[in-house]
Amino acid sequence: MQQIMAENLSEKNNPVSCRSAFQTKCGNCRLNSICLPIALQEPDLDSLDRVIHRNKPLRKGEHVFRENDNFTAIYAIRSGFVKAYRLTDDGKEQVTGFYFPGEIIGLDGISQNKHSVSAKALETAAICEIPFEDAEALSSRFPSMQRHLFSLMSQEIIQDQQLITLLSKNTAEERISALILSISDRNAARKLSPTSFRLPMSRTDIGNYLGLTVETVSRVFSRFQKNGTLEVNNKEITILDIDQLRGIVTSEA
Amino acid sequence: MQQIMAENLSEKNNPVSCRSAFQTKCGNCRLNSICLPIALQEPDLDSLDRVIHRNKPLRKGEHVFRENDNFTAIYAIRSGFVKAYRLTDDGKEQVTGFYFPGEIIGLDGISQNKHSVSAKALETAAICEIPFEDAEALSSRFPSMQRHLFSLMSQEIIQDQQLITLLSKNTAEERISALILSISDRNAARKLSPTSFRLPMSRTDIGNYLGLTVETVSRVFSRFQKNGTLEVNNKEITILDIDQLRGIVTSEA
DNA sequence: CGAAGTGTTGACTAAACTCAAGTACTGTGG
DNA sequence: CCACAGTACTTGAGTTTAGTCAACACTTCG
Repeated sequence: MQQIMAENLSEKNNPVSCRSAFQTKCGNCRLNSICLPIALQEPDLDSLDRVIHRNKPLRKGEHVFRENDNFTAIYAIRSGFVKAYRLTDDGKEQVTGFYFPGEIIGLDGISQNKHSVSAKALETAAICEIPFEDAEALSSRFPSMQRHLFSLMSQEIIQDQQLITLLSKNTAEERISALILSISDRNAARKLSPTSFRLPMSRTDIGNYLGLTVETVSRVFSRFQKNGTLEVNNKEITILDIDQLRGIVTSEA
Repeated sequence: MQQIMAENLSEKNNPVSCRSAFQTKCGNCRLNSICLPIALQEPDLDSLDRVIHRNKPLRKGEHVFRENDNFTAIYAIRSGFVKAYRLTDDGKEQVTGFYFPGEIIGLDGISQNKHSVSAKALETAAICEIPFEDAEALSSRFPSMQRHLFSLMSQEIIQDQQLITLLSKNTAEERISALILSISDRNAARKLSPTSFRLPMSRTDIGNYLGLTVETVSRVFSRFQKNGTLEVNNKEITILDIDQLRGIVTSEA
C-alpha cells in the first residue's frame, strides 16, 4: 500500500504529455475507439477509468494469466502482442488465438470462474486490468457496457467458429492466407500498414494455431514468396498481391 | 388447472401424464436442472416463465433461426436435437455444433445483432423462446441471471476451443471418439443411458462437424465395430469399451 | 564467439481424400 | 403392404496433401 502511494506520488511529477504509456487514461488512449471505452460516453468513462489497473508492462514470455488461475479480471492489451493457448490432456500446447492492441482477453474465465487458457506476452506488452466485479457492476449500471461485454464474448464465439471452419475445410495455403489477411485487417483497424508488418509470432506458433507443422508453414511461405504473393523476410511480411491471398481464402477449390 | 383440463381435451386421448411438452412451465420442466431455470429461485422463476414463448414443435429440417436473421431471442431446447451450421464463403456447409435438450442456442447473435449460424431441427423438436430484451432485463434485475448468461457464452467459447484443438491435433479416430464421449456425457446429464443411444445426426453431419469425409467416418465406425469398441447398428450406438474410447481421445499417440 | 533456438529444404511416408461401385434404409404413392 | 425412388451408408482402389525424419542455415543473445 505504502509502495503504491509512493508510485502515485512520483507520478504526479510527470508532465502530462510525457506520462509513461501505462499511466494514460482511457479518454486519451490512442486505442479507445476499438477498446472497452467505446461502450461509454465521456462523463461515465470516468467510472471505467477509476477501476482500471494499469500494471507495469510484461516482458516477452511473461503471463497475463494462466490456465486454471482464478478468474478475477479481464484485460485490455495496450501495446504488444499476446498469444492464448491451452495444454491438451496429453501435455501438448494448443494455441487458440493471437491478440493485438485494443483487444480484450480473459473472458473465457467467466463460466468456470477460472481461466480456460493461458495468455502469454509474445513481446513486451502493456496490459490494462479491469477487475471483473467492477466490470459486472458497470454492466448493471450502464446497459451499453453490458451489451458491449456480451458483444465481445459473442465476437469471440464467431471468431472461434471461423477458425473451426478454417481447420475443418481448408488447405495449408488457405489457412495461412486467412491468418495473414486477419492480421492485415487488424493492423488497418489500428491505422497501421495493412500490407507490410512484422509477424509477432513464431512459425511454430502459426503452425500450432492453424493445425499445421512448422515445416508446412515454412514451405507455404516459401511458395508464396516464389510466386510473388508475399515478400517474406524472416518475420517481416509484405503483401505483394492481396487479391491473390483473398482468392485463396475464398477457396476457389 | 382448468387450463390443463382444457388442454388435455384438445390433446384427445392423452392421459394427464403425457401433456404436450411445450405447455409445461419451467418449474415443472424435467430439464430445469440443466437449463436456464437454474439461474433463478422459485419466486423469481415466475418472471422467467412470463417471458418464455413455448412455440409449437418444429418438424425435422425446420429452422429455429437462420444465419443473418435478426437476433431477437435465445432458445432453449426442450426436446429433439438441433444442429448449428454456417455457409462458408464458397457456399459449403460447416456444421458448428449439435445441441441437446436443456441446451441454449442463439447466443452467437448478440454482437452483430444477427445470427451468425443457422439452427435446424434434426428431428421433431420443441423449443422455448426467450426474447433477448427480456433476458437482458432479467439479467439487470437478477445478478445470478446475468452471471448465468455470461457463463453460457463462456462455455460456448470453451467448447469451441476444444473443437479447435480436436480439429487441429487429432486423428479421425480421436475426433470420433471425442464426439461419442461428448454425447454420452450429455445423455448422462439428462439421466439417459450413457452407453446406448441413437445418434441424432447423419454420418455426413458428423464428418462435416469433425472435418472428415463421410467415407472416413464410416470406416472409423466399422473399425470400432470390428475391434469391439462399439456396437454400431446404423444410428444405434452401444459403447462396449468406454475406456478404450477414453484412451483414444487422451491421444496416447 | 559459440550454443541454443528458429527457420528452411529435401526425401520419404502415412493418413485421409477422391472416385467409384454397390448395399441398405426411409418414406411415399399406388 | 409393397414397390420404387431417393438418400444414406459402406467398402475398395488409387491419389494427394501434409506429416515425419533428417540435415543444414540463419539469428539472437549470453
